[in-house]
Amino acid sequence: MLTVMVSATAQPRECSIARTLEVVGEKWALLAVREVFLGNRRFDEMVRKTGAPRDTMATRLRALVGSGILERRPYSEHPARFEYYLTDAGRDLYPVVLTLMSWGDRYLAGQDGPPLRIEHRCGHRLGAQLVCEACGEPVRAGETRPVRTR
Amino acid sequence: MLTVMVSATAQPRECSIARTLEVVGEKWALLAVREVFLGNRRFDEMVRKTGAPRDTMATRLRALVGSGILERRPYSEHPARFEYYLTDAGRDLYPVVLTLMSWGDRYLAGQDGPPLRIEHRCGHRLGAQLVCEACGEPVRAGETRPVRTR
DNA sequence: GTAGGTGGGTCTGAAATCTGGACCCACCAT
DNA sequence: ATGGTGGGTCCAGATTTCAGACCCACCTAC
Repeated sequence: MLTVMVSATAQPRECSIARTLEVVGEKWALLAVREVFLGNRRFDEMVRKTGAPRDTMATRLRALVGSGILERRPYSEHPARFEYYLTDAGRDLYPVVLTLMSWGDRYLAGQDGPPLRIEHRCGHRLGAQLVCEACGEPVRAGETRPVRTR
Repeated sequence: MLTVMVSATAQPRECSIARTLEVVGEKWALLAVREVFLGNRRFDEMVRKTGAPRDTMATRLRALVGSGILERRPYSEHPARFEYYLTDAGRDLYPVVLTLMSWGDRYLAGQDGPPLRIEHRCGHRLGAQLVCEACGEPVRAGETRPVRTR
């Protein structure tokens, strides 16, 4: 007889994209991060500006603090009040946030254009472009190649 | 008496980030897109390589097709079989995928380094960097400023 | 021909999560 | 004492997720 039941056809890829999404791959988490980038560090403000349920926001913030993206700092005792700051890791999510925004600006802007404009210190409207660190050329999908490492 | 109940304290920001996340802001959606970027265009393959429940993957693929990110093309009738291709809009998600990967590579790589390497056509390992389209300078979080448009 | 495999799903029921709304508590100002 | 702010928690119901089984049309090997 000896019919072997392997069944393990699933082999999820080990992948930095998947790992990152485990941490910030949820709407409210990323919108919370957006708010902190925009300078809104407080719970109520984040709830108002994102539209997230208070409960969900509380949970997300805890998770973001737990994974080292935000830091919760008291700005008053009596009564105890807190603000959320980006850690270095958090600040490094800026490219993610910007590329998301960039895509939305291009494909989902209403008839009256992108709702939020961001200005670079050079004085121009910030249009984010991805370049190869090595050669400085803009990166296009067709010009890259995945290399199996293991 | 006449106590007015406004209650409308919530004013979710109109924002391209939020809009984009409505469309691709979910783990399996983005992982499906990743697979297509890696050249895996078929349902079963995507299920295997992402680990998503078949059901969920089917739902996500329908949504992605619906929002114009993927295109479902038959590659065989009798039996009917389909492949998913990126549209132009889908290809433009490459920067999003790359910046997510980049962040994960930096902050979530195990002791044996990033699990997947991507090579640029220039021959070097692709490290994606965000630059300002106008001045070409790398974009850092502190050097930008949101401008209210309305 | 029949057993098994592939491709692209759907169905099912239990478990987890999300959601809006109410509630809470400490403090401050009027 | 009344009301507002800030930062939450609690609840119950709705929605999603998930794993696993199932399905159907086809193909190939035996």
